[in-house]
Amino acid sequence: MSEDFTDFIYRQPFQDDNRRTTAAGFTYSGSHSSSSFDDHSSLLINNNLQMFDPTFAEFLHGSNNDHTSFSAAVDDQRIPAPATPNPSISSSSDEAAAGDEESNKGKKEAKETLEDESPKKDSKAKKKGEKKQRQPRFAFMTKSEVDHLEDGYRWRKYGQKAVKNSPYPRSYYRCTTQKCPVKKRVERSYEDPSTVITTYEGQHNHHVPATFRGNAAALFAPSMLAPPLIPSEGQGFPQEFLFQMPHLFGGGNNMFHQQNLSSQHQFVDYGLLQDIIPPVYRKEEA
DNA sequence: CGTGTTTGACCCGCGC
DNA sequence: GCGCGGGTCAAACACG
Repeated sequence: MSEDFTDFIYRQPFQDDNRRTTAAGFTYSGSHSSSSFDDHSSLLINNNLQMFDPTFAEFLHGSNNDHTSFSAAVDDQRIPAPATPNPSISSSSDEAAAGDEESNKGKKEAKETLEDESPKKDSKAKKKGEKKQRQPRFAFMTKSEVDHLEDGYRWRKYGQKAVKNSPYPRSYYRCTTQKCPVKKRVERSYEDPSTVITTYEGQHNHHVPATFRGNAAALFAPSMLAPPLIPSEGQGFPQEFLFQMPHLFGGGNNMFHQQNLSSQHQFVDYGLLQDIIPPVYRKEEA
């Protein structure tokens, strides 16, 4: 998947408000560390970060930590950039969940049919015909010493692979909540070992585990975009994007350890939340 | 004992 | 068809 930045797909255009348009295209350059980040790959950040996961209103609310450099990328290769508004949020969510289950099932079935040729041939054949559906992915980079950043959800590591051209391995995590399809990959940029590249795939179909609810906001670290991490075009990277990113996949946010907390932060409760988070969500959190 | 990690094997898609 | 690389599985293991 060399030239495949399709890894980063976002297809849920914000339908209405352009009040905080966050469209920002930029080219991610560098990062040979990951096959997912090829040079010259053009990334598109849409202005349409619809709330996929209301839960994250909690995260955002009152979050005021700044301890991470932060850049993000969402690719929209399949759906042309300033895509047409798509009002259906849930459909995307459903699709994500279903798709993942399918890919997993497909695998298992494939295995089973190897050993036992009986029942599931049909479904397997069917699966074969179907093209494996890629889940929307969302990647961002974080300056961090720890690879696996706390984000409020519980993850189970299910694999680790060496990354080509990089001394750092890539780890594969899956949300431990039952039936939650979300996965994430974590790898360290070999060009800048202080940078961790996290890629989320899918959307959480549940809320943040209760144990995290209390301090989730304190953990969340939208932070300022660190210039070194941001390509020039991305300088005007809208802060809204940072806030909204987590909603993309219900948890694609970044958190740091408490030890890293610093009090300064740039956009806390600037009234942005009100703009970003629909009232219904904020209500829900109460 | 429950939960999470490690790690080699396996599957699959893709390019040659 | 083959080899490669990415992604996943699952048994064994570690840990609280």
